[in-house]
Amino acid sequence: MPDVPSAHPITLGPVTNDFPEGADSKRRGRATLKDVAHRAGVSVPTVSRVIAGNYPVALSTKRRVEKALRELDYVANTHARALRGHGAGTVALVLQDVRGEAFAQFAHGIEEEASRRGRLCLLCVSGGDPDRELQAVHLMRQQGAEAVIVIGGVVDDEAYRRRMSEIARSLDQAGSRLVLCGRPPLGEGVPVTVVEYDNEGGAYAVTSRLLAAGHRRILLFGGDVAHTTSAQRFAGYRRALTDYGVPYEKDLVVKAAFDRGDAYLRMRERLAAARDFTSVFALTDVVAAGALRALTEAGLQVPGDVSLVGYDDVPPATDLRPLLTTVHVPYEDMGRTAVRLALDHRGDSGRVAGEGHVLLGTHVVVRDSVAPPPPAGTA
Amino acid sequence: MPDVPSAHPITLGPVTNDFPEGADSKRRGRATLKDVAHRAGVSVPTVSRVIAGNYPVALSTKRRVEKALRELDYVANTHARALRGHGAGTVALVLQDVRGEAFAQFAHGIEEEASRRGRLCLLCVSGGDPDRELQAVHLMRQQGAEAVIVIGGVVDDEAYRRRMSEIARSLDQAGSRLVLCGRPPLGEGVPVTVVEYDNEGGAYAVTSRLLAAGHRRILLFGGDVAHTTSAQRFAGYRRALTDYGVPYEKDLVVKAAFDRGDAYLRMRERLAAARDFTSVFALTDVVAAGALRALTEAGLQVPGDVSLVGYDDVPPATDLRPLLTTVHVPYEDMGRTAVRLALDHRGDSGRVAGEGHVLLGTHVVVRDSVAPPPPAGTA
DNA sequence: CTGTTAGCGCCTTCAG
DNA sequence: CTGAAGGCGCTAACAG
Repeated sequence: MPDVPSAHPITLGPVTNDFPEGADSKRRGRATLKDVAHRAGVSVPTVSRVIAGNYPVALSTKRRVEKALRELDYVANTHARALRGHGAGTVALVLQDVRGEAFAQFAHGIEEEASRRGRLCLLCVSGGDPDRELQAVHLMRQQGAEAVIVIGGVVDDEAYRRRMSEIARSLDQAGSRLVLCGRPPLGEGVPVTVVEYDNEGGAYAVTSRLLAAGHRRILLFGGDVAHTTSAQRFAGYRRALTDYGVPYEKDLVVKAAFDRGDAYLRMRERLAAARDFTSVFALTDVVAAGALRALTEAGLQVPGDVSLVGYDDVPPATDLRPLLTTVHVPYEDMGRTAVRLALDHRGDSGRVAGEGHVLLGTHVVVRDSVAPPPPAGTA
Repeated sequence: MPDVPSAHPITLGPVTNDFPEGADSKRRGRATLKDVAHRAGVSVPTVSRVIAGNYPVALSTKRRVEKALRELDYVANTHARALRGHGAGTVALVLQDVRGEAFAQFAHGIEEEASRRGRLCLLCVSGGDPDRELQAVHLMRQQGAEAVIVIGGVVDDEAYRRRMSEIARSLDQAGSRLVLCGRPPLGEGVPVTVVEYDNEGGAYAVTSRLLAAGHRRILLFGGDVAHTTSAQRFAGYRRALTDYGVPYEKDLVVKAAFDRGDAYLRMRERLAAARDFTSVFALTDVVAAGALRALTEAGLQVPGDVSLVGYDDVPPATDLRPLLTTVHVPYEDMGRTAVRLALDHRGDSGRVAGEGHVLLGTHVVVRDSVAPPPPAGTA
């Protein structure tokens, strides 16, 4: 037993137990206020007051109680506390996959701000499945989370909107708040806080970079337009083309999952089919990583033969050679903002939910993966 | 109100409220069993039974109750449930930083297994600060988590061991379980489950690769020996040197934080000081990424002039050129194992804690970053 | 200063 | 089949 500081004459071990009802000692389970009260020879509320420290208690009593507290290794029961009064002090976090760099940054921002405000984080992973997502939100509601933050794009169909709106209303009525992060709002009158970034604008900006460098055949690579994130980036791409008077060609749009492996495969296929583009706009840095590998293996120089841009500006983007030109998204900031807005909102007593809607800026990070297209036609 | 399925004649809106005590309707806050009971004109336990469905209830009553449940949008209160009986059904997760790839994989494995078993995950970030870590574990204890899983290495001093051991005992007594993941045990008799990987063995194996390729001057790069993870990898390095009869030189050990930026800087400094090594063992893939950048910028070919190996085998390692030879660590597996062990352990009623201790294997992933040293002396 | 009373929302006896 | 009673652990009012 080397774990007892030498000051205490009484060890942490078994102690004389003179309460018939087995009030203390090594009972299985955590010690309760009652146990502590028995041992200190006081009533339960007194112990509570000593702990809270917001009420006068005689010094001698206080000491006895504190001793008992220590000896019994008392830890308050959060559930009882939550039940009694104020919520549980938790913020819930629903995302597709912790392993995604962007999600991880989001999560970090949220965790940081939440713990700064004394809140705990509940984590749920949906795997990108809308049903599991909805189910997760439901669970979070049971938990009495003060805010439920849902992160990342979604396949935005009618069913999703309807169900999520219902949830938003339930949450609101229960005094909680739904926050949609990196995802569009649900429509008028739905009590939800939305924290977005200028997704379309960023896409417009990078695409413009490529166009300004002289590229006319830009492959839009990765994602799937049914997904809101992809759709917005796609929209920015199209708007840029329009502004430069470049006709849109749907053969220059290639789907790919948001991971290196699939991106690599899809790009290899596309290259085998036709090398009819001089640059690639990868919808994600990770997708860019996969694409880059395929391009390089096909003997193409980047940016000499083909220029490449990504989106997200996550740390691994700096591992690529050439260094990837991409769009910076303030993921951590968004996470912090989401928590701040959600928690501050709860202060309002107003029924007329002041729909918070924030749009954070994005910007292009210029690095080394863009150059003018090569003189000849098809790379 | 397009959110009401056409079947129901009654909308979700305000409903005739004929209970003087304001039992239902749009009260702020979630509806309780009592509210539902009032509205359905039955008693509270009846509603409870309808929900549980494990007890005979008249069909007509059941229908009325179900209707009320729906109309009031009833959601059970987890805290009340937790207070009443069985735990809260949560597994807690304490780690340094969600943004680390390895941690993210850990977290993913844990989340996966936990939700497979119907548990929720509580997330706490310590930032690598031992005090915050301990504090986090304490919080998790208040929450009544069924298991508290602490991930990643630590600075292993006497104070840490003492305090963590105390916590392990408290947790154990409260019927919960502490799991140390990727971190050494606390000593005999401490009720803790440990899930480790063969850290030292992996380090031995990669170092041996370098030695077998002919390298004699291997720079050990990154981390800090005070930290258990670094220390174990360092130990593997030394053992390999010994086995090959190569004397250890402390000038070949360079500290660096586990991130790209610091690794880059430190490597640049080291190169400026002396190019007296033919290969580098980066303690982490991310550190390898930073080192690679510095090496390349200094005009050194990898692996032509300098060979490089990493550790962890996280996805971004495949972004590096040349492809990084590294050590694979089954992070996700460890996460799943941690949850499984912790939760299964709780089945035991035995006081004599069956100290679970698992050691998972690691293996070298051979890629393109190792070659024999160049003929001349100093690169 | 301290103890008694009451009740948060739920569920499990035990009586009808 | 259903209702009444009691208690999980805690704290906020009220007495003393």
